[in-house]
Amino acid sequence: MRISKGFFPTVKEVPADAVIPSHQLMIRAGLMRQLGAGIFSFLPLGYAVMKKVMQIIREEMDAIGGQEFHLPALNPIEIWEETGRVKAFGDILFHIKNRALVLAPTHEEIITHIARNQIRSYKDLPQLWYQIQTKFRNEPRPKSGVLRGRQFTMKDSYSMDSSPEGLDASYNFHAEAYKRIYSRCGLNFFIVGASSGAMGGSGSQEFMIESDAGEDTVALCDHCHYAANLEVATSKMPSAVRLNGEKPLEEIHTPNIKTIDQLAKFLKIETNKCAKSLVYISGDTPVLIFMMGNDQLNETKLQAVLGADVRPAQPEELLALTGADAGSIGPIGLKAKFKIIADKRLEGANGMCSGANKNDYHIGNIDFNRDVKAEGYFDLRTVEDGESCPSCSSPLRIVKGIEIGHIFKLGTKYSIALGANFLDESGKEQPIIMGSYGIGVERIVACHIEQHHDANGIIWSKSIAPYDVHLICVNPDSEDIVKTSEELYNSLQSKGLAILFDDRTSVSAGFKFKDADLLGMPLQVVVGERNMKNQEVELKERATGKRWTVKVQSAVDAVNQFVKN
RNA sequence: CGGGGCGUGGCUCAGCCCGGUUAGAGCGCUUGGUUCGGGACCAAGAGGUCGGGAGUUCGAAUCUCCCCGCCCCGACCA
Repeated sequence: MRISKGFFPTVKEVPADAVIPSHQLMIRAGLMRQLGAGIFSFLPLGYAVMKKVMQIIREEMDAIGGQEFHLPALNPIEIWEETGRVKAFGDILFHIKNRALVLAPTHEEIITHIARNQIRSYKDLPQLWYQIQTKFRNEPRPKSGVLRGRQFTMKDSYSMDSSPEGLDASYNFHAEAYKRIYSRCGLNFFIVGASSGAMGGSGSQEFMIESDAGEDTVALCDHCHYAANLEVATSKMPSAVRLNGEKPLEEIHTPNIKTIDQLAKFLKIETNKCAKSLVYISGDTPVLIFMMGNDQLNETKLQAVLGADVRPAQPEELLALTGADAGSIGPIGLKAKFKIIADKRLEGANGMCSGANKNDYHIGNIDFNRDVKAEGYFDLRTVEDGESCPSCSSPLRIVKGIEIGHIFKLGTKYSIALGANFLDESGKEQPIIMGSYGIGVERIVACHIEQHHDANGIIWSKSIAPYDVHLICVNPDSEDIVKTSEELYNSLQSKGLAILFDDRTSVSAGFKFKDADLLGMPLQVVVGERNMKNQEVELKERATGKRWTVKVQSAVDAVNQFVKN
């Protein structure tokens, strides 16, 4: 494509609305334009990248036996009522005003609907169906360009099996295919175990890239590649050391001491000899939770232990339940009846100091075996940066991550809800066992830019670059240079390479170089006076900035070799 | 949904607090000329209901109220 004839609206200034590099560069390089909050138009260059990514996904899905569908975005609301997901999605689901239709935010219902009508026998299984289509979600707060939008392209696939073993196999095929997809797209990614949340089902993993723009927090081990969402991450932490000898409880006057740090300093003891007390309300039940020292409670873990929604108690509730304010609460002398649980680091701890349930007083020599009627000791703490990896003891890093894919073992939630059954070998009707596997296409593009850019612009990997080569005619007034660059343009194209040809006559050389770096094709070919004197053209590798010259007559081979390698 | 910020030519912004010429700058765009290896230069132009509405005032981009849109933080995120 000739830049002089095409639509390549680059912009020099950083757009005011864009904060993260990928968003800024996708606007500046003319990949897309914003239409509304979380809604973007993809321009030819951006769509070219999208198509490359989708093609890689297609190839890898086809390689594991996937069959591509094209499904409706308009769905009858009834089918979403059947699975209870109108309620589950709530305001996230877009509703059509003048028909009983919704805009599909995902396609489990529709796939299952097709399966219900067509799959009869275990002989029809397994099936692996996928689609690459636009999904609609009324995000409360779109952000970070294309990373969280109200409309986005997603590859969703759905596996249907007749046995749990079959599901495991389908799931593992996807895990492997996903690794190949992200690797081919040039992404540096990692995999974390995840909770399957409201999707239902048994197991799930998230594919993520590390980025400050991410919305998830993850504990990562660079040594053994342990990776876990902070919501479930663990680390090796020493348990309480049990001291010799029985000491009686001791009330200590601690004026204005509220925090563990203040308490430890005041009493000249380790923070680990202090037990922090927290009060949560789970359903209607007040729960008293003990954490060692400054350990932070992890509410997701707490919720998992209690099996119900939890919330911190209000200050008035604290006073009513314990007789003291936050900072003076402890296990001894409580006013109300509590369910009591503690972090497992505190199991068997003694000689501990905690609140006296009386403002300005703490109690020392607490023995958790003797004095605390805990119903159980659980892992309730939040892992912190630098703690030891649970599998190899190397220091963990706590980082932000962007989710680029998620695979679920759904099980039978949707097949039961929609009655998608098959007859097994004994002629008995069974619900189809399903899996669901998603990849955000725009997110791959944005994440690639997050990982591959510099101050001058995008640095595309060869696999997803919209063009293989950016050819620059530096001096449009020189007959020789125009002729050589035109010939190169034609002969490179005839080799099957995708060439972006900067043949503009109206812009200066510097402008062309800046645009080439901004657009980020892997290889730049510069035809200019400087090297044409020697019958040479310059090649520049965008990623490294490395430049070298080749003779004009061998340029096509040199470029071809670079692109194919 | 809570908190904060912003809305002025295509883009980035100044002007607003303290109302008063014809609403400005840089970039971009058009025309002509000079340039041509890292976002050139000169000259002449085009382009604005100052987000919308109501109000205060002799007079509103500027003050008041309402609405809309966008961005950021938080909540939320199968």
